[in-house]
Amino acid sequence: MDLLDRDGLTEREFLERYRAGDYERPSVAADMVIFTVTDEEADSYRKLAEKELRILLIRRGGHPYLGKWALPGGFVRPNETAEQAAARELREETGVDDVYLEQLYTFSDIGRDPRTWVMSCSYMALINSDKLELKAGDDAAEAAWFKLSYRLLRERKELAEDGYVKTLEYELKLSSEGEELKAVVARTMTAKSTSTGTDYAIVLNDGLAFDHAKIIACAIERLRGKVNYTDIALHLMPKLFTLTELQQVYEVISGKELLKAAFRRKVADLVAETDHYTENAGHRPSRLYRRNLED
Amino acid sequence: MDLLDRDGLTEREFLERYRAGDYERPSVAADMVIFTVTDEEADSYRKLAEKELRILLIRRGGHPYLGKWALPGGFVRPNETAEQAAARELREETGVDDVYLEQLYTFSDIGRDPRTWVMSCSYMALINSDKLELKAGDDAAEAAWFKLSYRLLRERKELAEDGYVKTLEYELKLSSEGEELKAVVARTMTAKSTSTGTDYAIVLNDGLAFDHAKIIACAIERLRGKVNYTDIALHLMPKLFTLTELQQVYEVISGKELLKAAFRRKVADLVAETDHYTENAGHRPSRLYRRNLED
DNA sequence: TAAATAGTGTCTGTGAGACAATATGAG
DNA sequence: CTCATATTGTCTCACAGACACTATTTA
Repeated sequence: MDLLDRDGLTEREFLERYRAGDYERPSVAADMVIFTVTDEEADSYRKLAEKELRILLIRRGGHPYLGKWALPGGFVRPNETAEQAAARELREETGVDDVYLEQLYTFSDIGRDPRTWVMSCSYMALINSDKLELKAGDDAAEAAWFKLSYRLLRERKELAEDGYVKTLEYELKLSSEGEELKAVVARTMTAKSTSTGTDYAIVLNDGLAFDHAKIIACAIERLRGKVNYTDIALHLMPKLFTLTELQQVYEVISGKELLKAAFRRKVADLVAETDHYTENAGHRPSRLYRRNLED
Repeated sequence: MDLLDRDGLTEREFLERYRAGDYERPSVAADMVIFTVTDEEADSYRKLAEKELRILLIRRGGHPYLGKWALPGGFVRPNETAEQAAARELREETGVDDVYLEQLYTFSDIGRDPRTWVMSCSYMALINSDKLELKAGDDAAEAAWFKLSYRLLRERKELAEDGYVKTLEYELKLSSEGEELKAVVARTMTAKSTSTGTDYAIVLNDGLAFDHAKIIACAIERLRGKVNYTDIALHLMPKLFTLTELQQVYEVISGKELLKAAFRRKVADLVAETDHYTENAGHRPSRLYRRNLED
């Protein structure tokens, strides 16, 4: 490359002389919503265990939001990508590695961190409860798995000239051994004849730090969307599982009951039979399946 | 909030004393893939015009990548969100405002900008060719609308122990009055029994700056995906349009031919009839529709 | 009248929803 | 034998793919 710029410099010369300007720069954090599924004890030994969707939160030990619960995360360092930073945090917090990791959205609202200018590049991770055992409670920071519930609370639609504004308010509840956090997140869709836009806002926030309620809402919606047309839910399953367990996971994610026959047809290509069966179930044993890695 | 931290400070005191640390911070750019659809002149006055999908590129006037073509974009400033920065750039480059704008992905590969540490928070914008007229050629920087073609070039699948690696190579071609840019982008999906990941890489790059070939690939894939289950394509249409024109836009985005009857059934709820018709078409006139803002 | 496109009708197969019927192990 | 779940069968309905047919304008 021998092109010369306005100052008569080659690219190499330009780069040698380049000094980062004095523009203010943001800090960029990688924050993660780490999902897992756990069993809730059943009433009777003959009944099946119910499944719960949980996410990992960490209690803040310093200002700001001292004592509130936050998503695990940390700043991206100069010689890593945001994804590597997320993977590093995941390893530090849970000890697990090599799991499903997907970038969600980059939040950059001004003032979202009261200290300084911080953007959050958010990720979603899915880990199965097998791996989970490794790290029950470990280091100094207080961490806990919160049971998650996310449901539509209110739906509003206002017609404007030239379009409408639709607002969906969702209630986010997180609970873990006595702790109960609650938030309401509003998703506003503005449709005009020319443009369309979606915007999240926190309507109510009790116990969560920063704008993390938004990030969690964003993660659940992504998860719910992808459950229906990918094999993403299989990342929440252990090596071997029954189809009923898989169905329970689909149900707890989407918040809907599914019909058994239709469900089995739908996931038929995503799983592969094994010759193993459940034992001592108090009823007919169930065939165990594993994730199908064919197509 | 009267909680005190380890140093006995309230949150207010903490924030008053807070000084941004000396950690190195990245610059964050908002880069945009601006799509539009234009008509290509037909051979005969009786034939319909074909549609072309185009994106806006800007020729770099300084190092690095002097003379190469880059996506419009710029650094996010301290008192704006990344989205506002994208909207601002869009306004500066095209003069249009109030269009469909969607965040795509944040790219943070190390070394993606040879000058310094720069992340790119990328956006996709859709504008219709009506608005386009406003700004044909305007300011100092050389800008041009490039016709876009993106097709699967090669597909490879390698079985590993415990999973497989699938690589899809796409050819990206951009052309505008003599200029012809070409790139090959590989999308690698790694599936193991535990994890799954997707990764983009630039295999070949002729004429595009930075990692912008990746960003463009990412945008096309998002657009192709969403065309099938949202009304996103309507943002590329003028106020009034025929169903055949809309079908052409669907076809040029997805790269597939569609059947007329099925297509009309599919978009029936997304559009609304008007009482206007095309004129002087050299054949039967066509009813004009507009975007339906009902549901 | 011919060319070219607009717009509609209908057959068929696929697949999801719904529900029913049968199977099996623990106790 | 009963409980509770596992697993399979099948009926119906909605809908997309495929193709054909009719309608309407301009030159």
